[in-house]
Amino acid sequence: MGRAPCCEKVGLKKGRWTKEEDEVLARYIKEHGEGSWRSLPKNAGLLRCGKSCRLRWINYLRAGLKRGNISEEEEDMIIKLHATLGNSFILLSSPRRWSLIAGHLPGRTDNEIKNYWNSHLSRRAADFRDGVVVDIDLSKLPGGGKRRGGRASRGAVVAAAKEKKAKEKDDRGNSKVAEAEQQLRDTEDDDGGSVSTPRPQSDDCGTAQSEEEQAQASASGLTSDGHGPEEEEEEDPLALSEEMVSALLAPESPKLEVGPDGSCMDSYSGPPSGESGCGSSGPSGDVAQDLDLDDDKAIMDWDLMGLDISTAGDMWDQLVWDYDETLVTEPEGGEEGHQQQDDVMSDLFFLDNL
DNA sequence: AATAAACCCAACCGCTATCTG
DNA sequence: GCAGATAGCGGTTGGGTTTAT
Repeated sequence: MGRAPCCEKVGLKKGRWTKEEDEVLARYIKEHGEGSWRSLPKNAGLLRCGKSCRLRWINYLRAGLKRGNISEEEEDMIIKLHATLGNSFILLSSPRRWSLIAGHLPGRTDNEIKNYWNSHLSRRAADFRDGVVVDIDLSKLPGGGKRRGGRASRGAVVAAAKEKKAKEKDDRGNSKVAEAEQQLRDTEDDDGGSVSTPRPQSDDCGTAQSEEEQAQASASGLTSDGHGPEEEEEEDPLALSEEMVSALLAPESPKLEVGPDGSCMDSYSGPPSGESGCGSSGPSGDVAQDLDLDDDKAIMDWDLMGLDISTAGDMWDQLVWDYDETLVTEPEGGEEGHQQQDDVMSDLFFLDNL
């Protein structure tokens, strides 16, 4: 039996909010304050779901919101925070922490950042994960490689200039994503690969960083229940990720270096990574290669959590092989063997889909 | 001018956590 | 302890906008 809907949806208006509705909502909240979202639409005379009212208020009508034009600094912050908070470190709780990222960007909402990431930054991140961005001269493709539609340019004359600018921005974004991911790995490295026992920040950068962070947190005023940051710190599991954020935002964070041949030269891994360079393996491939399964369980646990499955074929092959060996030792043709094989395949499917 | 396609974003949806009686 | 209400969150989608053909 499902829970009753938050509001009676029959007869309620959906879709875009009109100016009149915004005014009614804003006026009502100004007079009565936030809260009681369930009864708010009825009391305010709005044919909207309370949830919808809340979302509209939080994302658009609330005071102090910036609209549009994400600055370079904000974009930089989003990329770095996404690389940290979006990492599978918090895989089991939530794949991304938009609200947490938004908390570091005063005046920005989680929805806005989420949209910005999905429309602007995710492709760059995907490009980086898939490998080095390849410049293709579309004009040399069959059919001239002409692109239909889209918001790429406003005219043939402006196109070139914009393309150049866009490329610069893309490069910046790609390098930022690369930097962020690299910094994340270095952060993991610094922590001995275990997030459960994060090393305390050094006084130099830790103190300054935490001050900045506190300032940002207080400026954003985004706490889930109105408690101060100190209060939350004790029990909030995300405090760990906040520490990682601090480490990430430290000015002296190491950069990803690209060798003259285009190969990756990670500051911690030394030589260029693999025969295929960074193109085919991406950031996580190195992690997989550096796994020391016997010596350091903590590192393995962490790296497994952060592992890009698609780039760790060797390790998974090994895992499958081990499973197969186990199966072979079972009584041949037995029902139990089949059952176990099913279980194993189920496990592998589950792991592969993590 | 009409059309197609990519882009963008506001809003919806479903789920979980927390609060409250 | 339980159930319903509420708040919060992230993923997804519908439709408007923009641009090329």
